[in-house]
Amino acid sequence: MSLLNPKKEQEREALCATLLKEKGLSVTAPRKLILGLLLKEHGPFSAEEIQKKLPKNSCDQATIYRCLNQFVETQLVNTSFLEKDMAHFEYNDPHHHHHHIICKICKKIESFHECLMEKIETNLLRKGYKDIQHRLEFFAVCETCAKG
Amino acid sequence: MSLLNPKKEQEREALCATLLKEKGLSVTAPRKLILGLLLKEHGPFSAEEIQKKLPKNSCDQATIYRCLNQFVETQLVNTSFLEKDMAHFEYNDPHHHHHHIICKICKKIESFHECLMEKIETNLLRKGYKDIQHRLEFFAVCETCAKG
DNA sequence: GTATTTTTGCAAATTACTTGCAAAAACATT
DNA sequence: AATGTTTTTGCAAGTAATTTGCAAAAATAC
Repeated sequence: MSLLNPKKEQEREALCATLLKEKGLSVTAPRKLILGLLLKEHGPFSAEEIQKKLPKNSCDQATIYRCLNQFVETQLVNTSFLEKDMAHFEYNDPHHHHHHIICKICKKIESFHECLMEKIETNLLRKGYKDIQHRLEFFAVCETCAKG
Repeated sequence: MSLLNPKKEQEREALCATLLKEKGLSVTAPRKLILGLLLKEHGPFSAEEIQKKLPKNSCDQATIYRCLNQFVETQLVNTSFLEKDMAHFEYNDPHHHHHHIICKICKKIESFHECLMEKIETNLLRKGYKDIQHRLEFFAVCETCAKG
């Protein structure tokens, strides 16, 4: 069931419901809308961008944040802090592991699939990027907490 | 004034001044204190932690943020968003490139020097970490902005 | 269909971080 | 070393993303 981008609205709706249930989340209108959007468009998007993309007044912003946090906790969605005071969110498709590059000036975000840093940097240089920096961070449960 | 290592203390002060001048920043008391701390202790630290570590009332928090931002702009310091609503700062020692792992529960932060992801993950698993995720992000100036 | 649990919307609160401004410190020049 | 200019600082108030308390509404369980 690895439909990255089901073409039909209906398929996406069904996938949303399945994914939510798999994670033990009840299937509500806002959750379907938000997750549906993230399945349909690639992002990463800020909470504000997500709200603007949804039908007007279909979701309160508090609801959007609550849903996104649940999606992150259940690993349906990944967060990144490409801009320093705003999180971005993106559907976590395990078959399309990738990373981002953001322009320090115009903030344009692009994705790439390479995963060895020297190769990545070489490719980015070839594409014309200058002044490249990267940040790699791991998140896990430490041994102490895993036992407790 | 460290009683333990006056020689090193002096060296650090001199290094601070040199680093600041190299980056075109004037040498002020707050900048010496903050950069000095980051040279002495490894971090990464939040702005609040930095303030607490400095002599009481030696720096306003606005000054701390302003200095840290200048240090980041001049690449004297690196930022990370290990916790979602708070930046952490660390001296950017080009000879000690490394990354971090934060426990999802207790928030303890550790550093490591490996830089190939499979190797890193294997090592972390060996150390007892579970449920490992990572985030790798690049920051650069894109071709368009480099021309403009 | 009804009861119970969960989620939502709204408005207010929180908090990391930023900013305007006057005083103080740093720097350049003599 | 004193002077004038520029930069930086401290303070207090402001900003903006995100969170939270609570009552009403929707989802799930029975």
